[in-house]
Amino acid sequence: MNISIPKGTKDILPSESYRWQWLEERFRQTCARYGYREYRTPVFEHTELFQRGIGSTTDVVQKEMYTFEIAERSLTLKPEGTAGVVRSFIENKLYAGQLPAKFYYITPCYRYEKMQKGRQREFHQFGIELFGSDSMLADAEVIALAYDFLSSVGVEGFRLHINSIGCPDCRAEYRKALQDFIRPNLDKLCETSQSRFDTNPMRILDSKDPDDQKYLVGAPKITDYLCGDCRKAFAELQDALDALGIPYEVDPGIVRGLDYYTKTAFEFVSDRLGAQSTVCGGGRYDHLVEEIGGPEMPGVGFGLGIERLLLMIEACGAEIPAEPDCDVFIAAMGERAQREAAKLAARLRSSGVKVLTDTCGRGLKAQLKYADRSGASKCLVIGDDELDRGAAQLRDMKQSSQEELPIEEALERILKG
RNA sequence: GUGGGUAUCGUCAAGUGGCCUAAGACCCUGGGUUGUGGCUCCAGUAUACGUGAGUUCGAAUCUCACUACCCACCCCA
Repeated sequence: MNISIPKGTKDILPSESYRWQWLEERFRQTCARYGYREYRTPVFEHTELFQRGIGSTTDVVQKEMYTFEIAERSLTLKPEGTAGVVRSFIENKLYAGQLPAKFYYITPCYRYEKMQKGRQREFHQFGIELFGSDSMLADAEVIALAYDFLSSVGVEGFRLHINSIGCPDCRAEYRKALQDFIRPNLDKLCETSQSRFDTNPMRILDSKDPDDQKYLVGAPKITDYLCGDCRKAFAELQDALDALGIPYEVDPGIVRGLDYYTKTAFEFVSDRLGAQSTVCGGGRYDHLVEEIGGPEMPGVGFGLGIERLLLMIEACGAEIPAEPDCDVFIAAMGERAQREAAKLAARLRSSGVKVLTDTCGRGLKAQLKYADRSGASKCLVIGDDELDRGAAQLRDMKQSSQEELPIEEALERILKG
């Protein structure tokens, strides 16, 4: 047995796939109610798309992408969902259509990382994107949709954190101020923090190194450096969330690791998820479409980790309905009966009944046992004896009662439930 | 890349140097009067001590290495 599943991936077994289907259905319904339509893009794209979109200095692009060369092209498995949608949105000129344009997606994503609880190399995301609105009403709707969806699947113990990371203008100001603040102690920070000083000083604030944190106390906050526009926008977002009755906390610590974000950044975090506590992260990206070669076009969206959502559901004991059992099992004794059973099963199925039959040629006892484990509420037993009489035994598995009926009548009973 | 933990049948799990050619439970299969499940009883099945060295008269039990998995840092969904 050397052939095992690659590290960082997981099989979704039949025993759990129903939960996935249920969540997907829930997500689709929520999106539909907000007018978002499904977008399906390829699982791989030109590597350059991600380099330009996500940012070539980000960890994701620098060391986590599944990149391969084929026919002299460099391709990469999507590490997140937004870039592909943006690419296609531009390529198909959907920006020329009705705006705002609203999409959702359900997709696997790939990042070469060390495995951990809530973190895999192949993982799955629900996500939405809204293009063409620079109003905070859009940000509020995106957040509301996520909030709505999370609530609808019964999870609790999650909190919404919001922040504004400003536009390129105020970010530049802030960046300078931050560098000035850090510079005196730069040599005392940890290596990674030092390496980020020039490329992405804002991420230094994220450092978990306790020593680093000592030197970061009293560091300037982005919220103090927002330009008039961004400041106003952030206030508007909060007003909109207040109006919707969605609770949130302003958390200046949120710095999205993907470069394309501007202004709004938000996260839904859970306190029962362990280290990987972010179940949903998103924000505004006002220049991404342009960056990838499209027109000036603001956007806002989020990505939501399905595996993490499932962990969260499990952690707080939220119920996902059980997969429906089969309606009826047809047990057959003897060759003639077996053939008849198959025919009857086909008839019932064509009427939408979920029917199981024996496919092993096992004894009656074993067939009933199998029926029981399959959760069948009714069992139709036919043998050559019954066949001769044109009858069948209809057994109610719940009440252990049984009666002999003409076959047609038995079928009718089953159809009636 | 850096730490820590774990590794016994399909699954869970006893066992801490000789009674272990490894308990038990679950699962699975068959049976308890010729054709009736869930409970119960009986039986059956299995080349289970991660791999490789070492210590020892003797190792699942001790040592080392390796591997795999898990958890944490980092980063993120």
